[in-house]
Order: sequence, then C-alpha cells, then structure tokens
Amino acid sequence: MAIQVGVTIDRSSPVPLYHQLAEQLSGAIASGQLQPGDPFENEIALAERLNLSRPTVRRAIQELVSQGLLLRQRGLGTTVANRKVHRRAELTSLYDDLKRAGGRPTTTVLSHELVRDEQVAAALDLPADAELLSIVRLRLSDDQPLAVLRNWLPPAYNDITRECLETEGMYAVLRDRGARPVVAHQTISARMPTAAERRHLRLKSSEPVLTMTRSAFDATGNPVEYGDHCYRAQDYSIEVMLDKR
Amino acid sequence: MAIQVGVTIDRSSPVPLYHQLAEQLSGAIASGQLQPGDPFENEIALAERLNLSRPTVRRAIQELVSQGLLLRQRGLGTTVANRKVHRRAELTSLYDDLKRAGGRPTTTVLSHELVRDEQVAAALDLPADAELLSIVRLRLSDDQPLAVLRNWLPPAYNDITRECLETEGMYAVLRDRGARPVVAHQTISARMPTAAERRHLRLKSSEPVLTMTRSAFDATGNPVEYGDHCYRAQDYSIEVMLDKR
DNA sequence: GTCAATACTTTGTTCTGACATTTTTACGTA
DNA sequence: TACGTAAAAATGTCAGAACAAAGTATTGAC
Repeated sequence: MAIQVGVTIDRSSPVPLYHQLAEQLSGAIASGQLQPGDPFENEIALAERLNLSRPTVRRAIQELVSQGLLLRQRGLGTTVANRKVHRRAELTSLYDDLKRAGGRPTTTVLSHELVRDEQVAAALDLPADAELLSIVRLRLSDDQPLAVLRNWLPPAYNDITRECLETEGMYAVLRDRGARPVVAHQTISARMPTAAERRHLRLKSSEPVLTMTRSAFDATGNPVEYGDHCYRAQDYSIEVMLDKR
Repeated sequence: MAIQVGVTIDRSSPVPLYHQLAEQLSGAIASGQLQPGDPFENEIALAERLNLSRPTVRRAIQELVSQGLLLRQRGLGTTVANRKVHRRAELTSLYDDLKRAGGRPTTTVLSHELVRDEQVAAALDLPADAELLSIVRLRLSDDQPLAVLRNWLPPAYNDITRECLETEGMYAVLRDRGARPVVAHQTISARMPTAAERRHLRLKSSEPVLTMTRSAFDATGNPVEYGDHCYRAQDYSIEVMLDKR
C-alpha cells in the first residue's frame, strides 16, 4: 500500500545513519515522489527493509515530523503533510538566500570602524565599554538596492577586513573563523526609513522599511553578532514556520 | 561540582517519565535554582541518581536543548544557557499575549460574513468555491487601537457567532471547538496602511503597518484558519527564536 | 621546562528487546 | 442484523548495553 522510497545507506560515512535516512526521505517528499496525503511506510517495515534498528528509523522520521513534513498518529500511521512549502526559518543571511535563489548579490561596505555602544554590548552580554567592530553594508541584487545591514561584532573579530566582507557574506566569514551561531533572538518590526536609508535604498517618501534586529550566540553562549537590518518592504518578506509540540 | 536538582519521578503517572523530568528541570532553570552558565549534572550520573535509563534522561535533556535552555558540547558537558529569555515563538494570538502581559484587551467585530475567495481557499488547500467565514476585527488594548485582524475560517466553522468573538480570542473559540492548530506558515512584511486601516488604527499619514499573513493547520492537515493581520508598527514587534541543529 | 602522546570524561550513535496505548478491523454472539 | 469484544497494526515509552567521537587533563619524555 505505502510507497517504498529508494534509500541507500552508507555505513562507512561519518554522517549519522538517521540523518542520511532523513535527508533522502525529505528529498523524496520535495521531489514529489511522495505526495501530500500519501501513507508513509511504517517504521518497523522501513527498519527491516533497510537493515536499520527501529530507534534509528524513528529518529529520522522524528526529524521530518519536527520539520512539518510528516504527520504521525498513533494507531493510524504516518502520512505526508499536505503543505509542500515547509522551509524552516534558518540562521542564514540574506546573501545566502539570494545566492540560492539565483540572484547576483553584491555588497558595498559603507563604513567599517571600531566603536563602543552600550545598548549593543548589553544585547551581546558584553561589558558596556567593549570595543566592537561596527559594519554598515548596502546589499544589492542585480544592482537593485535591497537592504541596509548594520552589524556589530565582539572584540574577537576586530581584525576582519573590509575586503573579506565585500567578497563573502558576513556569516560565511564568521563560519570560516570557527564562529558557529546556534541560537538567535530576533525582533521584527517596521518603521519609516531615515534619510540616509531612503537614499541608499532609493525609496519613495511613503515607503516603509521592514526591520530585523538579531543577537546571535554560539554553542557555548559566546556572542557572535548583533545585527540591525532594514529591508525594502515591497521586495522582501520573512517566512516563519511554527510548530507546536 | 554540578548542582543536583531535586526531582521526583512518579512511575504510576500517565505522563511519560522523560517529560516529568524535563518539566522539573525546566522549572529549576526558570526559578533560578540553576543559574546561566552553571554546569549541568551529566546524563549518566543523573540517570543513576534517579534510577532512570540513559535514553530517558537524554530525551528529557534534549527537550530542554531544543527549547534553548541548555547547551550541550560533546566532551565538555552540558551547561545552562545564558539567555534567560528563551520564549519560543508560539501559535498564540495577540489577544493571549496581551492578557498575559496584563493589558485589558478588547475586540470590536467590524464585519462578519460568508464569502468566497480564491486566493484564501488556495492557501488553505480548499476548493476555490468553498464558502468561508470572513471576520474583520479591531483589537484594542486599554482603548488604544493596536491591530486590524482579517481572518477566514473553513466551512466547518461557519456557525461561529459575532458574540463569541467579542468575548473570547478567536484562537480560544477554535480551541473550544476541538480545532488544534499545530503547524502554521507565516509571512511577515510591512506596507503603508489603507485608508480604512489608517482610520481604525488612528495612524498619522507617514506611519507604516507591520503585516502578518498566516495559514494554520491541525495535526491531520486540515485547515484551521487563514489570517491577514496588520499591526501598528510602533507598538508591536514580533519575536522569533531560532536554533540550528 | 616544554611539548606531545595518552588516558579520562562526556556526549553522540546504534542496536536489541520489551511492553503500553490508540485506532481500526474482523469476528462472534445475542 | 446489530452490537460488543477481541485481535491486529501502528506509534509511544522505556531499559540496558556497547562503541564512537570530541574535548580536557594528565603524564611522560626530551
């Protein structure tokens, strides 16, 4: 009855088995091989067919459930959720977003200096007099201005150069230096742009900007970044997936 | 070294052991018994002390990690996260938010009628000619207008009355009728208000609104609600917690 | 005294096995 | 025929064990 998805497991790979399985099942749903509403092969049969233990298969399925791709009901079985678009809000920068979408993003660094800022320091759990690297960038896609990005980085990153930021996304630079943001706290709102922002984003006088401020931390709780971004509201929206457990 | 949190497990309770444990540990963090940065008792010791198996303890800890309360690092141990505010973005309405915050929210139903709308029907996976209950409400807090809420409900809820909505939040009404939204897809953006919205929200001509459109579904994938809300941007912001796994 | 290799601690992954709970289906009896 | 009970099917919970991987600390050699 249930469709048997073709899965190949590489036991010599360093990638955990449950994750290999989750990725391939997720791919089968994304590619349309599994249609919304379809019954999903039950976990015991799947485990037997792939020579995996039940906990491993369960964990893979659980991963998809928490992404909203599958729905489980005890006694009934597992079915494919009927919403195709279930992209989870991720800790990626707009740069990555655009690159994936096929645009040609470019960045202009408007300013790049060391400053002290009490409010930002507080948001990053740093002493009020910490010297922060303040970066203001203009992000364009196909020569169309999209966003003004203001960021503050903790003292450990004070030596990041202007050139780095022009060629790579800021998150890519941080990743290369071993900073891995794991938790972030975002606040989304809207306001009218300042005169400078309006000029940079080429906005008409009645057009608002969408704002997002974010504090990001790594796994050990060390601050990675504080950001205050404003986007052209008519070109950009923020998608959030919510799931209650 | 690590603080031993007092935990009592009731094995005769229908509540799963891992959940009992997670709740009590979460409480210990919320109450301040465990301070941010504190080392957390390692999972093997905790399992032994409470006479639970390691998988059970692991699952409880995993629950707290995914809530952002704990941070784990292999080889190092588990520590209490140093951000206290880790409220996950939840599927609650603004009404509930305000009630918790101690405000006095009131609702005025501006319109309440049956309509057909192709776009909304598509967003809810319903046939294009489905008859939807369209509700437009004005939300106030302490007599200050906050938001214009436009909602569409599937045919099953066509009999919800005006009075219900005036007294309870819409989500509370839906809950009472057994509708339990589990997954939602939100899009957040900003724009200038329409003339009617500006009048209702008493906005000056240069003030933008923050908009949120949302499709919500229950555990079986049935549509529960489509919402198109606009908020006074200067009074409201949306908080989102992100965590990468 | 410094540096590298080793041992230890802690979390991560995987397996086998068992029983509980929920829902549907089928069967048997009144 | 109708209803209730029992079996089957599926997910949920829990235990115990073993090994892997990562990070720290210790120890040993030079």
